[in-house]
Amino acid sequence: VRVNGSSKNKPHVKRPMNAFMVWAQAARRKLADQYPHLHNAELSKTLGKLWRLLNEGEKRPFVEEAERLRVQHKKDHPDYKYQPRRRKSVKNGQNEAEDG
Amino acid sequence: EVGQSSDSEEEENLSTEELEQFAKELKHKRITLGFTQADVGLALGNLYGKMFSQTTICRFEALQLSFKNMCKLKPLLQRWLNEAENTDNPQDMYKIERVFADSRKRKRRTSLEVTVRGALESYFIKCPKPNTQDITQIAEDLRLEKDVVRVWFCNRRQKGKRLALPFEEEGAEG
DNA sequence: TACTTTGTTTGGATGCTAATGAGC
DNA sequence: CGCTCATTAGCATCCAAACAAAGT
Repeated sequence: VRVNGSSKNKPHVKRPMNAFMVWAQAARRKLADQYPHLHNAELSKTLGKLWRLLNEGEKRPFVEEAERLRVQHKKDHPDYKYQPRRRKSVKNGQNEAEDG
Repeated sequence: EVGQSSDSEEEENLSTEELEQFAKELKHKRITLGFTQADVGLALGNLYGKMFSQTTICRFEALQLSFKNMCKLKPLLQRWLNEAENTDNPQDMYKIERVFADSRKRKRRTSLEVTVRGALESYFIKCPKPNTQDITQIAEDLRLEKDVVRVWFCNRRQKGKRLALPFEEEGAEG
């Protein structure tokens, strides 16, 4: 993301964590503790599978926590607007006819 | 008034290659400067009082407009590009959008509800070419602007002809 | 920066058709 | 003013990218 390096520039507000991220943050620590040798990318795969095994009831507390974070985030940053920027020109979206 | 160059003429004799190159340049620089297609469309409203939708900017970049249309829009976008590149705070252009947001001239596109469309279709079946009085009546019944109804019938008739045209499409593919 | 996950939000692409303009 | 014909142009919608955490 390119933004002016001016002092006027905002320090970049991050997105609030969603339910999965909230849950994964703690779960990742435990998992990393048990398997210190594993790469985080591998842990992510496991976390993804574990997350899917959870019941809706088991997920609920994290969903609610994520909601709390969202509300708080909104209070902390009233003017925040998530603005993902394209990194490279969109070549093939749904149907793109590009002649080179 | 910047007036640093007198290149504000409308060049109609553009080549397809020039357009392609400009479209790519526009897209690349737009993204580099951190603007979206919607931003550009809005910004054109600031510069010319004529806004464009994200759709149109998208189609320009993808060269999906008619050649004539591309040539017409190019100078506008060229100027926007110059402005954007010469501005130290690109974010400023961002905010200006709201100031001149009303500078649209084209009528906002009406979205007819499904039920309303069905009703119009029914009227069309009965009478494809209603009078001015008929149109007025229909407009009242459906709570629509008279002009919207009038244009709808025009477009509807046009659609009918377009569908009736490809009659003899020889099966060349086999 | 990439790698890796899920969930959320946004940017961009597109079908259908509303709106506009020229010529009568 | 309104019609036809040709053309311009955008709403509504959907898909895919971006990005939150973490550490190498």
